Amino acid sequence: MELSTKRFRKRDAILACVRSTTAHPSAEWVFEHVKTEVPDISLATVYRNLALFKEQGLIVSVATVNGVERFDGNTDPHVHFICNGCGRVVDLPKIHVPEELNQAAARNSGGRVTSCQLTFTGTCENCIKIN
Amino acid sequence: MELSTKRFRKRDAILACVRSTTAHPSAEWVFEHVKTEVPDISLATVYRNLALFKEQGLIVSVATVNGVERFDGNTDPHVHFICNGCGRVVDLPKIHVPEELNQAAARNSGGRVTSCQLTFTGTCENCIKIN
DNA sequence: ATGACTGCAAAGACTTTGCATCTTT
DNA sequence: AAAGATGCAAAGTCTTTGCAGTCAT
Repeated sequence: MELSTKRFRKRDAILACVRSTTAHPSAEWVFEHVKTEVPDISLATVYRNLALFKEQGLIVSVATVNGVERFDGNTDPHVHFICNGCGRVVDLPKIHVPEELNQAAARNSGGRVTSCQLTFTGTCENCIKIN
Repeated sequence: MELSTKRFRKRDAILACVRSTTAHPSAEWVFEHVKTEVPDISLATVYRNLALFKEQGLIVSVATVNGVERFDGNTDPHVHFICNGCGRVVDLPKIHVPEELNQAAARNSGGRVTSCQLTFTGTCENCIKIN
């Protein structure tokens, strides 16, 4: 809608950017990409809005790779693979955490479990080739 | 032994510290604790040695919580629970990732899988009480 | 002497924040 | 006018690094 389009043009662009990729982007990556559509955006705005979205549950933080936080617009729980070589984070959509593990975690944590992340790390195909 | 005790006194103390706790400590935490036995240790030494141990596979990095990396001297794969309230990281020793998931990840990643981490997040018992 | 380890302080990298400005209501 | 969003630059955290000094061989 017109109103929101103007008032939240940048905010919307940031959310759309994160949602449009499976690259599990960093703030910097989002900044670079949004800039192509909205040239007068600043990195601070990206950080501010990513923090906001995370708080609102619109996006999630999936990992921090080499000191950099990586986000995901896909909030459905799913499994990731992180390459130690290039830092790429990819989805492993065919793998699912059995529901019984969630239940076991809820029982064993002593507290309230709100999310679950299964992450494999190693070396991706490409990085294997390079070395 | 005497030799190593002198030459690597600090290095050994750092490794021993990480191994002696299930607190999944940060560099700062290790620094504060090692300091009680080895008062003339510096934070830089802690960082340097933690990086070394990680590279050597003597310890692992289990998460970064609120921007701070957390280590674990227990390198056997096991499951963690992280509290969003207090940042505590605890083991859930009763829960295990089914071997079939590892195999599936190896098949689906396209690369080489070297490790697996299953982490639940939520609110711990204590933080539930507080609020 | 040589190589290894460390403390200190400086540098670096990533992220957050204060303030002025601009826009929308 | 008031509230909200943003740019810019400064500040803040956590981590790494350069260099000189120390210790064991």
